[in-house]
Amino acid sequence: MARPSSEHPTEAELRILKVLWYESPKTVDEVRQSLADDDRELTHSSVITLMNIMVRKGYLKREKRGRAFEFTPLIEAQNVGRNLLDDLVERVFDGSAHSVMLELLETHDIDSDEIKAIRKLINRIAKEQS
Amino acid sequence: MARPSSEHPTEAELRILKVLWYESPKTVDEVRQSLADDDRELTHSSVITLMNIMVRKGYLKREKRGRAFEFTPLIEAQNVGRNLLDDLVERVFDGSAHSVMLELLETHDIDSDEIKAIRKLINRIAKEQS
DNA sequence: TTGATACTTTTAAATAATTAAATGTTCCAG
DNA sequence: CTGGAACATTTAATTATTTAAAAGTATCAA
Repeated sequence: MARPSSEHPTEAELRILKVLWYESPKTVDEVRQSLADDDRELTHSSVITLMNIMVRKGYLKREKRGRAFEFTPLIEAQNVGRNLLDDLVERVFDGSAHSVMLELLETHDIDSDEIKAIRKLINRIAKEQS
Repeated sequence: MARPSSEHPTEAELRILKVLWYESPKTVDEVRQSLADDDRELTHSSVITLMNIMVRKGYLKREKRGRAFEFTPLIEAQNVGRNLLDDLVERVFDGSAHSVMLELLETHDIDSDEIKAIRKLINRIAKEQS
C-alpha cells in the first residue's frame, strides 16, 4: 500500500464543490467558467474528468439536461467543512478544540458583531455546564 | 504541471514531527519505535527516507551522534498548527474565523475550565474593541 | 442528409507522497 | 585484521491527484 486516498474531497474537488454550493445545477462549462474567474484556466476535458470522478465518489449527481449534463452537489458545505475541521483538530491539535479556539482568537481579526455572537454562545454553554 | 507540492508538512511528516516535538533529539530507530506505538509498523528504510526528505525541506536538523544521526525539529508545533489552521479557514471557510469558532463550539465538547478561559479571552477582546 | 459543433469517454502523462528492497559503509568484537 | 552488526544511501515501485489530448457520439443547421 503506497498512499491511502483521502476521505475528504481533494483540493480540486473542493474548488468545484464551492462553485456548485454557490449555485447549482451547473454544466461542466459553467463550472469551468466559474473556476476561471479567480484561478488559472482548466480545459473542459480536465474539469469533466474531475466531475465524473466526483459523481463516482458520490459527491455530485449528474442529470442530462438538453445536450449536456448538469451537476448538483450531493454533499453539504456544512458537513464537508465540519469533517475537514474535525480532522484537523484531531490530527494537528490532538483533539483540543480549545486550543484551536484560542489560536483563532489570537491570530484572526474577528469583527465586533461576530465577537458578540460568539460570546453569547459561550455564555450559553457555560450556563448549561454549570 | 500536474500537482503542486504542499507547503505544509505531509501526513507522514506530521506524524514524525509530533514524535520529535514531544521529545528530541531522536535517532531514526527511536522515531520508528514511537511511531509503531499506535500506528502500523514502518521499516527503518521508510522512516529514514522520510526524515532525510524532511531535512532537505528544512523541517529537521541532523547531527551525527556516535554511530547514528540524531534529528531535531527546526519548525515549531505552534507555527505548523497555525499555518494549517489558517489554510483551512481560508480554503474551506472562506476566511471566516467566526464560523469556524461557531462550528467548534457546537460540535466539540469543551470542558468548563476551557470554556472559562475562552470566555475570558472573548470578553477581553470585546472590551478592547468597544 | 451531412458536416460542424458541442459534448462525452477513453486514455495517458506527469508529479506528489508513501513505502521499502537492495546496496554501501562503518566500526566494534573477537 | 575481519566478519557481521548497525547504520546510511540509492533506487524503485505503488497509489493518489491533477491535467489534458485524442477519440467517440449526438444533435443542430443548412
